[in-house]
Amino acid sequence: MSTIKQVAQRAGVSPSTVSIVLNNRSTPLPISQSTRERVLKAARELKYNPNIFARSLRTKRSYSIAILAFDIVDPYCAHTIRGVEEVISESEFHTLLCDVQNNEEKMKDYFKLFKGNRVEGIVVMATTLELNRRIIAQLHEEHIPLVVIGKEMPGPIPCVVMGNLEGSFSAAEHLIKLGHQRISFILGPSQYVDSRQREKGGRSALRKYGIPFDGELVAEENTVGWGPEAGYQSMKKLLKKRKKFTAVVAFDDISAFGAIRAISEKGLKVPDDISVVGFDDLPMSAFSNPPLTTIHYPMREMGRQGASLLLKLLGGQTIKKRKLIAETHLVVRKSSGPAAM
Amino acid sequence: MSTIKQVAQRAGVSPSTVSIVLNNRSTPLPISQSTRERVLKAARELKYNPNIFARSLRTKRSYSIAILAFDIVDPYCAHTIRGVEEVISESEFHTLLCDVQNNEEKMKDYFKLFKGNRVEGIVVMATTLELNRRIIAQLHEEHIPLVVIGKEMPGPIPCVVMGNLEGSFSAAEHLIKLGHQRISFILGPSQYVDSRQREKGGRSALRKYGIPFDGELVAEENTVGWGPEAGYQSMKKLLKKRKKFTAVVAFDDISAFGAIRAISEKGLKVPDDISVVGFDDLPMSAFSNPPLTTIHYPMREMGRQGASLLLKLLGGQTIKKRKLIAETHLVVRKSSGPAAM
DNA sequence: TTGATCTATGTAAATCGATACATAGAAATC
DNA sequence: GATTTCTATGTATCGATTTACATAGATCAA
Repeated sequence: MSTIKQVAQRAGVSPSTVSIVLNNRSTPLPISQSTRERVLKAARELKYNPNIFARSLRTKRSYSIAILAFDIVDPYCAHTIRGVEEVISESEFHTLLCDVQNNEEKMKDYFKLFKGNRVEGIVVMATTLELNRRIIAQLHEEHIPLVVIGKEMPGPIPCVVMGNLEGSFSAAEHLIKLGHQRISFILGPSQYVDSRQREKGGRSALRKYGIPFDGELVAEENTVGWGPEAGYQSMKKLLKKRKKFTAVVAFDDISAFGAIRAISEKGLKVPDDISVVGFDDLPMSAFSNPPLTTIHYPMREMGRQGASLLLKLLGGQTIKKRKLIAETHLVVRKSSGPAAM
Repeated sequence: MSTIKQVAQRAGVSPSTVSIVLNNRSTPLPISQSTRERVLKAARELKYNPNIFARSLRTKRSYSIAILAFDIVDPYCAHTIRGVEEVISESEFHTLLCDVQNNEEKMKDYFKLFKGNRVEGIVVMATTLELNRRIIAQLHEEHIPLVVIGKEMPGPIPCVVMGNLEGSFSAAEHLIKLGHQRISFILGPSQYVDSRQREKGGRSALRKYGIPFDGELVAEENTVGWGPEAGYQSMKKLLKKRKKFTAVVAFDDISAFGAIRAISEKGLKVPDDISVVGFDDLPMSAFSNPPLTTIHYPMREMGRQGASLLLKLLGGQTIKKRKLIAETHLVVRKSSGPAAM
């Protein structure tokens, strides 16, 4: 590795000059074109790369942005990270990926890192953990620039969320347009905003098309919690009621899979007897049996928007909108079809 | 942020002393117990954390290990990373997660980073990319300590691979023990070592139980490449032959899903008519319809072993075995059952 | 012509914070 | 008083950046 001194020597100038040229600084001191070129040539020849430790020590900048991911094994998380990295890598910053692994200890370790000025900003992927909320509040109080992805934040904390309302609206609308009139709903845990918003979106689609909302067709008790098992149990209950319906809007893809299993066990077919629409568009949903019609969760896009927002904040730009909403879209596959007569 | 000077002042000693105490150095210079305690107390009170930039500048160490991941969105990759991080985080090093995104440009960027002494070692997750091979060779030539995970490496390059042979052996054995005698195989692309090893493992299980190998029951042309489509087409061909079989060993879970789809379309049932065993144990395989019996790919364990190996290398320990083999295990779910009569 | 004043272009030296090496001073021992 | 033995410190250093100053030549008023 060559140093700035070596470059200076080779170019026949002082280290100061090299620094000025390579950083394109010019504010109070003009450097002649010929000197500039000599320096650049020398740097090229020596394959000079500044020592980041020395630079950061002096400038008190780290040129890095942390991505606080709750669990990189989670596909939501991974895709969001992808989006964030795409944007950051085009800037002068680089990313420091911090995988919290849904683990309080790890979170605290990273917290120290953040307070130690080792990063200039943070993109936080929201979780439902209470811890998460506290940490975000603390970081914000310490005036560390941050953007939260995936959760509506109180006050002035910038965030990027997803259009649950529009998403579930178009899920229900899709079924209605296929001729379904009796549509059941499997709701998620009611303590989550997402659940409530998705329910609202579905209802408003029914309203728009003049279809009465039938409480009998809603499975909302989430006694079994969240996951495929919840979808399975919910669908079993719905089927037991012997109240006819030809389609179901599931809270998410995972619960949709559970529901499909319950439907199959009952000897019914998807989509011939019952159409199923999920929400999230997990990678596996394209390969499930049958491939799942679902609402695409724009994770990557949210990552991108979050990163851009943070870069603007770091750049000192004034932000008009501190809450961004990323758009979803419907992905039609094989689990939905025309309503049976 | 407080500096070493402030700590020194508060403790009434020199910065040198503080450095010595906090780093637990003692080689040529004993520090009295009382001084030691005063320093530690002062550091605690000031919440002192060494400036890593200053430290690294001076020591010429980065205390970081890169994880070169070809694609964090890929579950293999994500789980392996998890394993690596678990081990590294217990050491004095921290990880720098480099997501290559299967992209040559990114790879080159990171390559620069590595040559710039910014990391002390690398855990490389192998891909099938030719680029990958070149990069690894170059890094090794530059004497950057590295360990490759997921691919047998030539020469002295340390690596961790998975037991394909034992895995596919136990997949076939599982079926045989369920009473299956006519077992078909869907092979992966023959240019991959994994494919060939898995084939070999399956054959040796047949041999052990005295079951003749029937070439008619093997789908090996991979004209449709890799993925669920390949599994689907392969199974269609096998079924067309009208040669009876009651079970199939798929190259991996993805091809197993394709095979299951072909079986369903034919009006047959899994596992009643045909048992299916996959390989990899993808996260989705537990939720597929039916849940898939498969061989668990020990990604996390491989990550752990790789990281430990690298740490040993960095610690200057002499390594006896430079090739580690991580063990697989059978996961029995619903896609396999007793052979139909 | 002269020396004063600008311009344009560079550079010397201090600095960031921690560590490494050689050395210093005090107490204890003989 | 000389010599060990303990214990701690002074100072240079890592490599880049920054600030205040330096120099050479041009310009210009007297």
